[in-house]
Amino acid sequence: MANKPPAAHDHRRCIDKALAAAEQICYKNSVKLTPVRKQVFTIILQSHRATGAYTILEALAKALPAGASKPAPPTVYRALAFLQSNRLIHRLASINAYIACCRPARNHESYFLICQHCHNATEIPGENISAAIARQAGMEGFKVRREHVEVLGVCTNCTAKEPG
Amino acid sequence: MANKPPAAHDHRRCIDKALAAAEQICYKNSVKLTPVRKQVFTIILQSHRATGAYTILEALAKALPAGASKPAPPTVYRALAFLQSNRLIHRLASINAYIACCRPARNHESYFLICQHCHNATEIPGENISAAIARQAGMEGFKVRREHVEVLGVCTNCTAKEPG
DNA sequence: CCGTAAATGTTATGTTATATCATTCTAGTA
DNA sequence: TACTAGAATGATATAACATAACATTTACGG
Repeated sequence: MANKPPAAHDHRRCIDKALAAAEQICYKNSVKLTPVRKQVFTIILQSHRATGAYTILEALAKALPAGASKPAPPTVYRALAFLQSNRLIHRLASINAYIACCRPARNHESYFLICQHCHNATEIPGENISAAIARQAGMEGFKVRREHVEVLGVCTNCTAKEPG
Repeated sequence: MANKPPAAHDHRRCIDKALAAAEQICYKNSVKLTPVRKQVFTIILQSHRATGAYTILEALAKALPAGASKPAPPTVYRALAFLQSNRLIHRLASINAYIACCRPARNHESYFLICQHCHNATEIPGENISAAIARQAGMEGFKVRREHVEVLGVCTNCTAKEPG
């Protein structure tokens, strides 16, 4: 996928690393990273942008062996549900799209910077944000279970390219 | 609408106040709070829960004069777009629903606590959260434009009712 | 009253997601 | 090997959310 990663890096290695981590996590969780699930995860990993479910569906259709029947939406959504429940991906609700989690081993929430220009999404450390949320929630007597932070704006690459 | 507001209050007064504020804001912005827009806003104001577009559509159909033709989705979505652009409502992306803004006069972003049990959504002050976001975004060289914070959990009412 | 722009109505369709049931695959076990 | 129970996938249909495109009506300054 034509895509500018947030910083120059070996994306092949990035993918392999994520896949290896996924294998480990699934093993630990006693669940199976089946071919379909692995394929969907690989498709998501191709890009640092978030990917829509139907884009994944198309990519999956192309990736499948020539003779195979075309996959249907539930195939993708089931794989996505599996990957989410094992914390391998996040769903970005504001743009209805899915993206790989960059630190799947940690039990963390979802904090993203989404570039409105190039559509790259960067996962950021959430400790400080979470602390601020906890303070406000505490004042309301609210028990926090899941945090979704999606910040829209312009990334550093795009700012450099298009000043003003 | 059967609904527990976050704290006991006179909801009629709550609605009237919001409508009055909306009138003022529209006057200041030189835009018109037409009957359809006002009706949609009123429907949203009925509840402290977020309301789905098609639920609004149904309510709008009932609210219209007996002889009037049934409204179609674009009618609702146009009103929602108007209300959003004048900062009178927010869209909660994680649940595809719309809710009145509690401080429309301020130029603020969207910070919500959403109860997974009663579905009430509480808008919280975002200053601290925003500061934490700004710090992380700054480290990435990211220009922040819009912030969406949606925290899922259990509100104080529901915690009291269902301990454990 | 007329012309223009804004708002709304109307029809159709695009996009995202899930329910349901049939079939196939997998791993344990006799 | 063959059986079987549960997991995973295939397949069909439809639900839920949202917008494009164009026609019609309304508001209002001239």
